[in-house]
Amino acid sequence: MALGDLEREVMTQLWNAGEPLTVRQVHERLSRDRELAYTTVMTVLDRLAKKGVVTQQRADRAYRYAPAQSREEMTAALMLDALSAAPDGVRDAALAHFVGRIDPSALTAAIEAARKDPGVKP
Amino acid sequence: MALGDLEREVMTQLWNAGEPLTVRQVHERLSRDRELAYTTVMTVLDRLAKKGVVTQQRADRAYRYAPAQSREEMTAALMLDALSAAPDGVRDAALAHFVGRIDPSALTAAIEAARKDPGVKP
DNA sequence: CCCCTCTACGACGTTCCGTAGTAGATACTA
DNA sequence: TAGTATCTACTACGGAACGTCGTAGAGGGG
Repeated sequence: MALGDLEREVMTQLWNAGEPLTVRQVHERLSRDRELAYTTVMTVLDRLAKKGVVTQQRADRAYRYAPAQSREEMTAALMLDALSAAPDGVRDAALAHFVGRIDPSALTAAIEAARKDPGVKP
Repeated sequence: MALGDLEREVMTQLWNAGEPLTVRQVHERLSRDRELAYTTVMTVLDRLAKKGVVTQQRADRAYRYAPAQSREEMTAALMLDALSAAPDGVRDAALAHFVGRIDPSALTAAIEAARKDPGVKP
């Protein structure tokens, strides 16, 4: 699911917060950098919820919004999407191109980490 | 560079052809599955050229269109884009998630292939 | 001279996204 | 209880991307 610029900024706030935030809280955090109407943030969070990338839970009067996935998971899912867009015969070569372009030590570290942590299961 | 559905179909034809194609040729190939105006294909190829994902060379009266990158390269680039959209601290974890989700044997094969072929140079 | 083939350019409808306003419900407060 | 603050719900609008074509015009072939 591709996100727009503002949507990405909002997600960043939610990820950084580490806990569910209200519209007001997101709005406050974004307002440190830019000027933005409260309802704009509300609309964006609502759209993100409809896309399924954030979840909303009611608490008191207000909704609290939390990312549906961690940033790592979403990033990995996007990479997977890009890879699986290629037809079968191309995937192996594409993967080879990919690993050829990333830092080898980062790759081995990632393999090690993935081996130790028994994988994600979505 | 994200492509639309029809743009992707056109690219698939160009990649499959293995040689530069004219608008007419692309139109013919697409017309096997769907009905589409000649000018529609022309517009799409033109937009792809303006985006830089295909190149156009004149031959006789007509342009011939060829992909600017192989399908593997473009796929790998898209994966790279997804990865680098994450901030520094998250990339390693995202990479670990990614490798945790692909077939390990495909990964080792890709590493092997990338090691043998001294990388791509974009 | 007429027709066929191409490109160039413009156009229209849809969808997505950034941006926001208004209405209505609820809750706090004087 | 009436007024004010807080939230959500719904609507809207402009711009960009894309799918989809049509028309105009240039140039070659009969």
